[in-house]
Amino acid sequence: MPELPEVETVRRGLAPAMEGRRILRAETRRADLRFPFPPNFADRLTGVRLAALGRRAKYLVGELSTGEALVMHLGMTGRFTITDTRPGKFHHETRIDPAHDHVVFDMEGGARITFNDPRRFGSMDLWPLGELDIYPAFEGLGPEPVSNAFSAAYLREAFAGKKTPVKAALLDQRVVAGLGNIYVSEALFRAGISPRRLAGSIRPERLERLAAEVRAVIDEAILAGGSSISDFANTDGELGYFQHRFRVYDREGEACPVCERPIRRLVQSGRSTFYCTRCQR
DNA sequence: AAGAAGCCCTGATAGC
DNA sequence: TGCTATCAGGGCTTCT
Repeated sequence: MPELPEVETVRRGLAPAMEGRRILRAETRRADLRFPFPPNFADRLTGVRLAALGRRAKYLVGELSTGEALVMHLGMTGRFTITDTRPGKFHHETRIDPAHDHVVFDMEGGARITFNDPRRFGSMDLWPLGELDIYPAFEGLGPEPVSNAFSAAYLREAFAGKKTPVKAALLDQRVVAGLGNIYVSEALFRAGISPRRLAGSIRPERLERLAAEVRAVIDEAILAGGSSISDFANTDGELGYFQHRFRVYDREGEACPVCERPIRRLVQSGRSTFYCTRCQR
């Protein structure tokens, strides 16, 4: 379930194997993921140097020496694993079904990077580096939650007049880029705000707390991910290090960590929301 | 025009 | 034990 912190963790895991190195070989094992690969995808990557691996919202963005950007999304189940193809190197056993290995990059330096995605909600695309601001998926994206642009003042403006529940508003990537179902539930709990409250009705001082808690939960999750980078790079791409710290997400019926009332689940916009009826108003 | 619902896809799990 | 139904959710499309 990759949200921003997971994608950032993946980025940090891939960077040492990819940055500054050429893609010696690129292979696609089917014609599409969520969308078709762009024309001549593998050819356009072969022999190309990847100068830097960045991130925008939940997208990874590789800056290529050809002037193109390699834009990748993990979808729901996308995973990258790194194996060492050099002779004599140990190859870790993966528990990932190789039937869903859809893309392979052999990097200069000996790293093989394999993208596995059973549900194929992920995507890979190429786009001119200088025109990323008009890349369709990036147009209209809100600020990163861990940036100076994201603040209570910003939320006040973004929420003004909004009649949608705050849960839905925070999931809207045009409002803030990179939050998903899990961290929205967590941030609302930490901020003491009911997920049902209409976005436009929240008082400025409570938005102050909300902005701070969104930032805090993302920061903490990235930090927790950071500690598992070596595991990611060397073994099997296991993520989920942060899940033990969820206070409400997927804890329906369990005791609220603050007041011990049962955590409730409700469905908003077709998605589960977990919250405490006492602590969140 | 904003907001909500439908859809894509497969694997894990619950329920019979 | 083995089948079927349900759920997971990011983001695009379609409906109200």
